[in-house]
Amino acid sequence: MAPRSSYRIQKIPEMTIRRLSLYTRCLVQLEEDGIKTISSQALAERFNLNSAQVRKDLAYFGEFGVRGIGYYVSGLKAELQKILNLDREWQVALVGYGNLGSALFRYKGFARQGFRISAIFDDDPAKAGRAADGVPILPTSDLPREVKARNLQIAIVAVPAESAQAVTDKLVAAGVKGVLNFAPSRIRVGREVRLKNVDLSIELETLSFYLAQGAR
Amino acid sequence: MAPRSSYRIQKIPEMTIRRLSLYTRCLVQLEEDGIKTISSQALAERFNLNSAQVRKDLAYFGEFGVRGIGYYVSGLKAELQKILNLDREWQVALVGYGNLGSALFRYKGFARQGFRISAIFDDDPAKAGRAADGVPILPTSDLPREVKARNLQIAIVAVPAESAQAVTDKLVAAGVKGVLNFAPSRIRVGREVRLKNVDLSIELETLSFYLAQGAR
DNA sequence: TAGATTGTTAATCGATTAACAATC
DNA sequence: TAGATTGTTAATCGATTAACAATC
Repeated sequence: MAPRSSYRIQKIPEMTIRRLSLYTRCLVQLEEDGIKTISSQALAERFNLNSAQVRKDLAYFGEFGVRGIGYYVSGLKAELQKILNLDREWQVALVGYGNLGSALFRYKGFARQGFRISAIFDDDPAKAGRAADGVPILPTSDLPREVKARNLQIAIVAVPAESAQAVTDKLVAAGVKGVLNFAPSRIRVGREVRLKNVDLSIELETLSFYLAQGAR
Repeated sequence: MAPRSSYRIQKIPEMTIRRLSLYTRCLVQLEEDGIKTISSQALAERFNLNSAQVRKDLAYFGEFGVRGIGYYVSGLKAELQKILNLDREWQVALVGYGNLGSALFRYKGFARQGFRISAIFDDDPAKAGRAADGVPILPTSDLPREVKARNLQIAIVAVPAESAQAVTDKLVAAGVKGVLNFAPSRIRVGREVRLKNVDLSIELETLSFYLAQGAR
């Protein structure tokens, strides 16, 4: 099968994608601040990066700059949002509405880039059937139907470690394409689904190493 | 000033430290399961790594294996916990007891490796003065005194973006040595403090890129 | 001893950075 | 035009992996 678009031909480093995401947020801010253009040097400084790295990250996808000028903020922002598929709204399922789940539901960072939690799943009878800020809380038995009906392509998993794998299997069976797992257990999915296990405690554990070394 | 211990002489890659943290958790589990020894190959397979990488990660710190056998699970676990300073209890301050703060407080992963949240700070009059599971909720005006009195060396910041920098400055002034920032804003600290900005939304944003590419 | 697996060196791979011709 | 900054190539750096002598 032919690659879907030109930039699939060469492999893009994952770190490039992560930086692109940072650039995008920065450009959104710059636009709000009324800044019209920015050079690779100025953008790099905000993240302690090398300017060549910024240019190289962008070069994987095209030529977006103007020699002698730099990059037009709103133009580059739009291009990057298109590349990262952030120029649309994603319908997201949140599974598990306990402490962590409700914290993630209220977390401001997600909605900002077009991720919209449009259904919550939780089997606790005290929660299922209710709603949070207008978003319905449903039992997981409704998963297959609702994933299709609401076109839920991404799921955030915030259930206890024991049930994370089982609920993820249900999500995948229902047709979810990407899973972000916040449960403190590694889960596995088939190749057709993109999974990211978010490890909330590894940062604390690595911090510990550096602290007793004397700070940095 | 001379390096504090022999393994400061060569620089240890950050990725090595992160993997060491994974190995440690795995070894804790293996020990519970009654497994006595494990080879670099078997350990590597659990994380989709190369066995040479496991051996190299360990080699930065010493020789822990036995040729022909592998590694003794409980021995290696103990060594790694010592290296990562996880063979002690860290007193942790939690700053901000809103949705995210209370979720992190109840998060099981932290306590498991000896991180003990022993004071919570929040200026909401409805919360300050109370306690959560026996842990006092204090106003941030008490920070300087309490950080010293309770020997709080690490702080988890879970306040709104607007107040993250200000509260971190207070923490650093009070003598905290490591900060884990969950607020959706990048904060800065002086060189004498170790800071990690945890970015909860970057994973979702990068997921978005890969999804429209067709999964993986 | 024979088999297994380590610790370590050397080779490979990939990512970052410097440098500069192209060009606005 | 002169100055600034891009896009891109080549050089550098660092991390991963293969290979194997050492040795339990």
